[in-house]
Parts: sequence; C-alpha cells; structure tokens
Amino acid sequence: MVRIAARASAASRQPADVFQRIVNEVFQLQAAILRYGDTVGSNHGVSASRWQVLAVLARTPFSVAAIARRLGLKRQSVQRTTDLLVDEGLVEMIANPDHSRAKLGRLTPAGARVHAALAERQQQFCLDCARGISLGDLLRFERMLGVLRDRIDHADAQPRIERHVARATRGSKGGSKK
Amino acid sequence: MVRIAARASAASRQPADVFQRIVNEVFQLQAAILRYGDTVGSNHGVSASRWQVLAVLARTPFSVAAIARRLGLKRQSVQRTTDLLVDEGLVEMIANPDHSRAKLGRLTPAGARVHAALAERQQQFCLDCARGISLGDLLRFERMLGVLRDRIDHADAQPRIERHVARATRGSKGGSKK
DNA sequence: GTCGTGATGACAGTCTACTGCCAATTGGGG
DNA sequence: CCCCAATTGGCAGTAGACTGTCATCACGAC
Repeated sequence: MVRIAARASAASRQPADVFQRIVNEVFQLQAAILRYGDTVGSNHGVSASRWQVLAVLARTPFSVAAIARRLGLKRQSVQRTTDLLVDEGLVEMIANPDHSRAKLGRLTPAGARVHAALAERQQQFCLDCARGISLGDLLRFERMLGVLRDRIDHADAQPRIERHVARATRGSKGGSKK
Repeated sequence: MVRIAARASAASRQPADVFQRIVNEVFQLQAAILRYGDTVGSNHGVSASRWQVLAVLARTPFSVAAIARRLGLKRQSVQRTTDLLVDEGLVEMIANPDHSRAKLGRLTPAGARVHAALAERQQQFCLDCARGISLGDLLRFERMLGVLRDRIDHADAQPRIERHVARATRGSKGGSKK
C-alpha cells in the first residue's frame, strides 16, 4: 500500500517518529476532551473533573479512594474535587457500615439532576464522535490504548548508568538547577 | 473489592460505552506518559513539560508563541516553562531579526547536552513501546487519534436549549465561560 | 488485649495548564 | 502619517493533579 523507499521526511514512518507524534496527539486529544467537558459541564455548573466524579457516583456510592482508583487518579486529587462537590450540594457523604472513617459519596437530588442532564448530552456526543467508525476499529483503538499504557507503565524508566547515584541527585527536581 | 460496577459495562460493545472507556483510557495513557517523562527527565534535572520545550528547540530556535503552537498549548504556559529553562541555563533567548520583541529560544550547550541524553533514552523507549506492533497498526492508531480530536473539537458543545437561561442559574464557577 | 501494617481522610505545598488583562511590536489601510 | 487589528510577551489569578506528611481506622498476627 505504501512505497517504503522515498520521502520519509514530511510524515516520517519510522516507528520511533510515529510514536513521538502519537504522544503529541494523545496530549492534544486529552486536552480536547477536557475542553469539551468543561464547555458542556459549565452550562450545568460543573467542570470536567467534577463531572467525572459525578459519573462514578451516579451508579452507586463510593469512598473517595475508590473513586480515585476507578478514575486512575490519586486519592488527594479526588478528595479535593469531592469536597467541592459537597460544598456545592451535589454530593453528600453518608455513613459507611464497613468503615467508620471512609464515608461514601452519594449524589444529592441536585447532583443526580445535573448528572442526568450531562449523561444525556454525553450519550449524543459519543454517538456523534463514533459515527462512521466501525465498532471493530473502535475496539481495536481501545485495545491499543491499553497496550501502550501497559508498555509505558512497565518500561524501564530508570537510567542504565548508576541508578543510585542519579537518584541521590534528585529530590528537588527543577529547583536543583540553579 | 474494586471489581465494582465495572462488571456490567466491562465488555460492553455499545459504541457510546466503548467511547467512554476510550476517554478514560486516553486520560490514563496521558498520565502514564507524563509519569514516564517526569521519571526519566528527573534524572537529568528536567520535568516532562520542560523536556517538551527542549525537544522543540533542539531542531531550530523558535519564539515562545511558536513553541506553543507546535505543542498545542497556550502561549502563557510555554512562556512560564521557557522562563524557568532560561533561569536554569538550559535555554537562552537570542535576537530575532524579524521581530524585535519576539526573541527566539535556543538551547545552550548545557541544554543541548540534556536534550541529547534524553533523546537517546527516548529513542530506545519508543522502540520498546512499538515492538511487536506493526507499522500499519501504529499509523492507523495515529490517524484515529487525529480523527477523534477533530470530531471533539468540532462537536457542538453548546446546549440545544436556552444557553442563557442555564448560564443565568449558575453564578459562581460560571465565570470561565464568559 | 496489644501491636504493626495497610487503607483512608485531611492538610500543605508544588507543578503545569488555563483564562483574563495589559503593553509593545508588526504590518496594512485609510 | 496615523490608526487599527493581529501577534507577542508579561503579569495575575484560577483549576486540577501531583507528592509528602500525619492521624485515624480496620484487620490480622502475636
């Protein structure tokens, strides 16, 4: 399908170059998703990150740590978002019979209304985006996302030379470079 | 314990459900990339975002705004990162014959050294990640990322019903949408 | 019953990206 | 020549995610 020899410059087909473009595209795709979520959500008074939390709690109450695991975020990040949602009256913390300290977040009636409105828009949005793309392509795409994530997570991120030395020089990241 | 509600939708093949899982995967893939970049970069004193700027400037000097366009970020974000890189001695601003105010960023010898070390690691990393994946699959994946981004960017993010009413009922966080 | 480990919530601080606003520069039209 | 729009840099403020740290709670080992 593609001639291998000539013109590798414009859009390089070297695996490493393709991969770098993919990294850039992933960043921009995530930014686009966040932009969309913020825009749609703002019409209902919530940002993309709050929407995410609402979506998790819409199914069934969860502790903050459980929400974080589902979203792939840190406890502390979700904690902050959840606190704000409680302040706004969209979420309430209810007692957890299994753990006196780890209360469960649950949508208030107001929170449920917001989520319902957003879910409806999201359904249409998803269908719009998926239109014309075969289910097989979508599933392949989803699988590839997972494969790449696995590989990146399991890649050896440590230097091959004096790992302990390099690690000792860390600790202040950017600030150490004065 | 964390098998939660994922069961019901775990293998859903409805396009909208697949799409929602894709969104989640994109977020986590981006987080994984950032984690990797920070880990590798920290061994050389730079974070993932600084690495990105160094990579752009490695080819040829650019103005801050030009870097931002290349990375798909806002001017102000890149400006801040670039200022820090200048403080750290990895980048220097040189005169721009075409614009007296928009100076061009260029790697200092120290910056070039850091970038060279990172580029070498990155090359190996990209090859590791792409191993076993056909070039065609990679290119298809790259194309799909672009397609989805286009659709999301061009999706109708506005409500179909009385936007001004919804906005009027907000108040606090609505400021972002002015 | 007591202790240690892990999970959890809470608080503080950092980093990065965003928006908003303003000043200076550039290039084109009136 | 002067004015205007677009571009650019600079500064301020906000949002969200991260790490680090500590106290508390649950649970199993002893």
